Amino acid sequence: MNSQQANMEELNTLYLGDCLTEMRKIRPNSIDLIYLDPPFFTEKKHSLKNRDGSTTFSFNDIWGDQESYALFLHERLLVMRDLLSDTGSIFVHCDKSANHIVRALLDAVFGAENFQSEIIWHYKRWSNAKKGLLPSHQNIYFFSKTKNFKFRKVFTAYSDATNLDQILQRRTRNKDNKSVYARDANGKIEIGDAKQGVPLNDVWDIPYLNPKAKERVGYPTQKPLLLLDRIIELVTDEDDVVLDPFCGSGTSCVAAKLLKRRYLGIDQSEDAINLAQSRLQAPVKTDSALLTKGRDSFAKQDSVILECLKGLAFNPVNRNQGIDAILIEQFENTPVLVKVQKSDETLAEAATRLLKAASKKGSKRVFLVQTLIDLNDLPPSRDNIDMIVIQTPSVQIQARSLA
Amino acid sequence: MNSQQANMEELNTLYLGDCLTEMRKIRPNSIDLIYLDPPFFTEKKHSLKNRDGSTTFSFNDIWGDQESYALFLHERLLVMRDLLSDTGSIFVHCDKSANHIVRALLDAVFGAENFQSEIIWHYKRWSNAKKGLLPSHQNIYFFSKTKNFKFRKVFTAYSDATNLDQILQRRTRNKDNKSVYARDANGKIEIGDAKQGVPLNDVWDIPYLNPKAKERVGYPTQKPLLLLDRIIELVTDEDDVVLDPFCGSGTSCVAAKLLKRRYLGIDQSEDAINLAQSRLQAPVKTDSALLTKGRDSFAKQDSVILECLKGLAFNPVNRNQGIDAILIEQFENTPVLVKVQKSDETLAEAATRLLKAASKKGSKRVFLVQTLIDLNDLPPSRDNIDMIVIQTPSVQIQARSLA
DNA sequence: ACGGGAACTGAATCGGAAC
DNA sequence: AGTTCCGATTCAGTTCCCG
Repeated sequence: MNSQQANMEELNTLYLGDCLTEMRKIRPNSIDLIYLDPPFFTEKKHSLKNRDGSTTFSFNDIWGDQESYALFLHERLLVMRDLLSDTGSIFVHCDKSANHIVRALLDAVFGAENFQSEIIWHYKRWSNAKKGLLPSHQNIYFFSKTKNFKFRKVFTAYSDATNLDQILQRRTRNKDNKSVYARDANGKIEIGDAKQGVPLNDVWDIPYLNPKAKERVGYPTQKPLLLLDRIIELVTDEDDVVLDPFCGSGTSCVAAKLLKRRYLGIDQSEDAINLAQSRLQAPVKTDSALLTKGRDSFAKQDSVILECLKGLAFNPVNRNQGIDAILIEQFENTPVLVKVQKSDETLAEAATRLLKAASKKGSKRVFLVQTLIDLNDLPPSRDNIDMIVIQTPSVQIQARSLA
Repeated sequence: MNSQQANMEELNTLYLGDCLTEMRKIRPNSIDLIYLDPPFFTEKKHSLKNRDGSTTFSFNDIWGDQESYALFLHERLLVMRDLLSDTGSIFVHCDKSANHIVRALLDAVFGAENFQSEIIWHYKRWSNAKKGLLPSHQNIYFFSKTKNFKFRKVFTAYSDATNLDQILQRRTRNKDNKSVYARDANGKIEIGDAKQGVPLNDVWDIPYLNPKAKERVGYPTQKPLLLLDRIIELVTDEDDVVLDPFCGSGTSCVAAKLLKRRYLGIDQSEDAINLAQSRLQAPVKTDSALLTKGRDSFAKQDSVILECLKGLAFNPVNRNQGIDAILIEQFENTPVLVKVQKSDETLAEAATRLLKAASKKGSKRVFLVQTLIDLNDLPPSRDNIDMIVIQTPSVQIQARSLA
């Protein structure tokens, strides 16, 4: 860290130190989102070893009384308020140990009128030792600086029990001022505007970090990337600035980086800063893969490529860039190859790979399944290979809709 | 009510009045469970008409400032503490409006060491246009009088992801002292004792009292019986005494009665007491299809459908023979419907069903996804519906191969 | 700029009609 | 007779508008 710096203008950096002093170097009104995961007032010392056992990360969460905890948080929240831009928001993570204290402090600093939501992060856990209910949630308080806060509406699927047919119908009021469905002159039901889905609610069911997850870096109380992902997307745009004053292993910074936001992280522990630093450099790729996978499974859209070929008699081919399946029935005594376009390749790339494989296998007929809309030209065929491009239903529907 | 009574020894009764004064008539240490659903500090007046419109029930939840609300609740909680037996518990219902105040008061009156759980009651509710997240939970604070509180462990069903077969299998140790599944003389895996399930956690997904539910009596903010069932079963035995100092329409008393517990209800409103009284005569409980069958029973979409539509912006439609999805983008201000042919229907049947649905919805364009080879003719279109048939990749490939 | 009341929203269930 | 499907009903909803 360059001590010459008048303020922390340099973004995408991690700073070592107490956030109270470090934050004072940041320009007021310059931050779009503050996420913080401070000590929870558990009255315990938390420590955990990393995978190879070389480093033990720990932090102290023993305070003796509520007042010292409240004081600690309060003076820091006051600084945070100044840093936040007028369209900015703050998300404070805590749990049952002190959520009422945190909420009261936030009310005092940001004003009860700027309270937006109590988000419940719900996860499943495996344990049954204790008398009582199994704790399986944490609380996140969402406050905005002003009522003019930035918010990007997110929509989710309708409930399975919802009668979607009816949702489409336009509403009106009858002569008794009662809300009813609108009908035209012929008594036929009128259809209303397009529906986008159900607005995201305040209870988030996101899996806790699996003990064996690759994502796990050995830092105690590490949060899932998916949680931060969602928070960041909710209240920031690209290039906005995210500050995490208790960044720990740097999950929020990693999420910000993956989502093309700028970030600032602060932590008191040198070990934590080093860990976060290294996470931000190399493993962004693995994090990115995890995020994609997480999002997919979240949306329940995980799919098998071969689903496209369901109903056909074929042998699946694994670990071959050019081929996904070979049909059991041959064409003019040559194997019929099938390739499905992957989400990270253009149709032209897929075609080139398929043609190369076909040439090698001496195939006379191959099928390329297009899974993404793409208007570029295909490479010319070669070796008299008959390449037939077919489209998945969604591509066909999209093509028609665009027309 | 008999004013001669020195205390409220007479159980299974409802009392009209302010609970502060009424509760003083109850013998200390005589109550096993106190459930209360006080005003939430919403700063609104709540009122609602019953079904036939004959009575309007209402209560006032306007306080002006937090202090008067806190004072009101505090003096009543102090009395409640005295009434509770040493093995007793108190459950206080509130929401984001003042959960931090309620929690702080409970900490003060019952002691932070007797805090047991913050229960999150999560439900899906009809939404409305709002900037921010859709509120969909309320908070229930569970405190015990002493650490020696009564608690009956409740187990819930395993999640779908759990391999239930495996859990049921009896385990033993092999000669290397490794844990393995037990097998009988024939090498068949033995089934072990029934497992009890997963211990109940602190986030409860219970359907909101539906607008159409028979259980509804017209009282504002009425709670579902199921919620009270669960609380009562958790911390009381048969014949134990349940007190609800803000009983309103008497849901807690009805639940207690149905579960063979004794009850005492208090409310300020004569209308409420009358209503609760009559409910206790003929209790009605909604048989929630969601709960008895489970959410999963509704959908379980064919994976083929999801695969066909992957990449499209759509709302899935469940339990409708004619439609599987509605695209979010409309066509000439009419909804675009999509149907995927099922394995047990011919293309013609699928088309007929789709056209019928389209006609009703006034759709001008629909997509039918063909998943099976079929050479029969389609029914003629009707009502000027533009029906576009598209084929899955496997159908296209098969069609080509047959040629 | 506010506080308060009127106006309006929209999806999630259940219940019962339709098949 | 058992499913499937459709419509009623609601507002611990919100927003807007006016004084």
